[in-house]
Amino acid sequence: MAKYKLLVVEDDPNLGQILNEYLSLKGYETTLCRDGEEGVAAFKRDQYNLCLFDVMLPKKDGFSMAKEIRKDDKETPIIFLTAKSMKADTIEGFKIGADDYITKPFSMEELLLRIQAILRRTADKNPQFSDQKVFDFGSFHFDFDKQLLEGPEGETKLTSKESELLRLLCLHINQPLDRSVALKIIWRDDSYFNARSMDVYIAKLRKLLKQDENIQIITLHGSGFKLITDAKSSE
Amino acid sequence: MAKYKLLVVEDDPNLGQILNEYLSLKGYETTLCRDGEEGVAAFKRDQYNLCLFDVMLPKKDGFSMAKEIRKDDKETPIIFLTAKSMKADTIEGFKIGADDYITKPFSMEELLLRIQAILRRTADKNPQFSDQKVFDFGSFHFDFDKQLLEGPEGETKLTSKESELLRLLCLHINQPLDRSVALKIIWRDDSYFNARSMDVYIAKLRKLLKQDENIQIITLHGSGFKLITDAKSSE
DNA sequence: TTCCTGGTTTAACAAAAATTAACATGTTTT
DNA sequence: AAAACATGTTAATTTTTGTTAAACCAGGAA
Repeated sequence: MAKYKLLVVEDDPNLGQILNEYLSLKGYETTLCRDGEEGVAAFKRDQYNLCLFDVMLPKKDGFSMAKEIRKDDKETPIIFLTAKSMKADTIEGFKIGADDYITKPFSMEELLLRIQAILRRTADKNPQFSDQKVFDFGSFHFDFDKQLLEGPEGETKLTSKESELLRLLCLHINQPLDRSVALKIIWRDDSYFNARSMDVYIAKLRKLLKQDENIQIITLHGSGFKLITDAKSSE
Repeated sequence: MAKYKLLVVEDDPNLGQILNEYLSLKGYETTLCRDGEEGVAAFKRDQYNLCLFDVMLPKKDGFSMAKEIRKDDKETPIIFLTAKSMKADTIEGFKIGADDYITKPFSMEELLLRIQAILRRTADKNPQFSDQKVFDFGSFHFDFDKQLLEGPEGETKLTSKESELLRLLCLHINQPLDRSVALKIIWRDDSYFNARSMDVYIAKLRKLLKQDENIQIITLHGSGFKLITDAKSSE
């Protein structure tokens, strides 16, 4: 699963450093810029999932950055950080199209939770969290929406759970798919019984995929599964 | 365009009154409940676009309400209001799946802006807000107001329930339509018998839609249905 | 009023899907 | 190698959905 990319613009080297480390630790890919111009340039150059802007910045303040970005991007969430108390500023920020507004000092944990709250809502709009619906692998053709798997031996109607699991495997093709990731996405809860249920579905899919001996679901003991496309040649 | 519906749960009669008036004035349709149990009951009965919960409430506090609601609804945004300062509580709230957290005293304008910031992101997930009345899909033409479905084999007069359900499916075309969403909107109440009734209507619609084999209502077991159109051209 | 009538809900049973159980097999740890 | 644990596999059980028909219910006609 791809990482979320965050653009952090903060001129205080201390805070910048801390933000960077903390967010990386929490599994985000962060880019840190020191002033507003750098920030805007970085945003235009790369694809980010969320912006974290200090309001007071050298060269170009956070609001100006947001205005510039919002000209051609109304989507990417922006969170402002500020030392100022509230009111006028806060309101100004929201009007520009901010998604949240955090006053210093704040706890890292709160920041993280606010970031997560926002990303949760935008997740499926991000291309790397693909919404691909049709997959071709080996001699199979899989249509997620129609819940239909076509293989050498004909069509098979899949159930919802079979489809969801196969889709996740396809999205990670030749890459590991983590058990708990799959469980959280499909079953919404990583628990013992759901895990066993998933194992049952893996068995079902394996049976279906036998039609093409080059395709296989291999077990990554203790961590998950991997759908591989070149089962034969690997020996 | 339909109005956004907000569920406000606040026991302080004064603040409740003010919130209600202010938000109505700003174009929202609000339901005000005085305690947690009322609130949960209201949420289960009707479809809301956003919840505004005081944390400290009689009978059932805001967090418990959120937990209960999140069991089967991960979508509807929840904002907590609280007098307490921060930290432990805030974090607890976000973990439950809150979208924002506002400490009293707050300005009405800030509250409004935070509500707007969240609704902006969820707006397009609420297709039921569309007032579209005429739909073309596959070889069908469906007029909701006239309750008329035209297909390859001619016109069919629909009943009002058939029309409402087909409209919801059309609004979510190629996307999942949640059972409980449909039930709350059409039947105003997600209960066992209404659910069975809905299943009967799904069967009726399926029979009608057989005229075009490229159109299908897929079952999303345990969650809902999906009206799909065959995008065969993509191959 | 009573009798139709069309729409909707409820009932009853069938079928499908998902979960749980039970036991087999494999993997890691000690 | 034994113990502890994770996964494979099949079958039993439970839950959800499909389908048809009968019951119900309101509104209009006789």
